[in-house]
Amino acid sequence: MPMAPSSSQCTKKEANRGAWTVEEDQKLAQIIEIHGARRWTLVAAKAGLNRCGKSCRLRWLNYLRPNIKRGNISAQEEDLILRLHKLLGNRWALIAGRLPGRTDNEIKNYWNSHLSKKINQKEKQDQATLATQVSKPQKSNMVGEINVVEEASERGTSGEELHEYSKASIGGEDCSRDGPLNLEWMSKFLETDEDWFSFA
DNA sequence: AAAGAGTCCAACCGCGACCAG
DNA sequence: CCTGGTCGCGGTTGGACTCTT
Repeated sequence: MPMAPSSSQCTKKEANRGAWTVEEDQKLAQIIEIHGARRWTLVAAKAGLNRCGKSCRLRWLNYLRPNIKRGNISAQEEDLILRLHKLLGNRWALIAGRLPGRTDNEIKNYWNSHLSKKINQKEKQDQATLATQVSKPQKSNMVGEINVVEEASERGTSGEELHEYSKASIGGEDCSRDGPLNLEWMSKFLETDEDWFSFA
């Protein structure tokens, strides 16, 4: 059922779309310096870019924002993404919040182009291994972690609830509200499963 | 050299959540 | 409460680039 578009949804036919120019970037950065990175419709209007607020927000968050790291995702970061995705699913914003300087869009793209393939390979590999070790039960922290996810999933638990649920099972603090660098929570989480994803 | 296939990533779209009036 | 405006998120697309044949 199509929703009636609101004024913020880039419906102006004459609005600029497509790649941003250097000039547009500079204008946007200037306006954000003055007005701050909020009230995006206001920012869009003040910048005089003929872009909708949404587009400005995306450009700022994914490209112009200070301290953004671009490209070269390290092995540690990749490992972290894999673990967090295992725990949180496609909650890219939440995952990005744990990787300083990385954006949800970049992580999502990286996942779709690199990691999803690795996961598929790993699953195939596991199935082949399983076929040769059918009767050997394995006990690992990973199993518990997956149980948390699966159990929550069976209960119809939402992503946020799952996050809370898994947090409780790890015994940590609420990692979603205390900033991106809660290394204590992170290390607790990572300790739960040191060798899972060692293929990565 | 050229054409087709594959990959990557910036940007767009749709929708739910939130909030002020 | 209800409504309209706005924000933020995840999914998807399109085009530029690279690789393969």
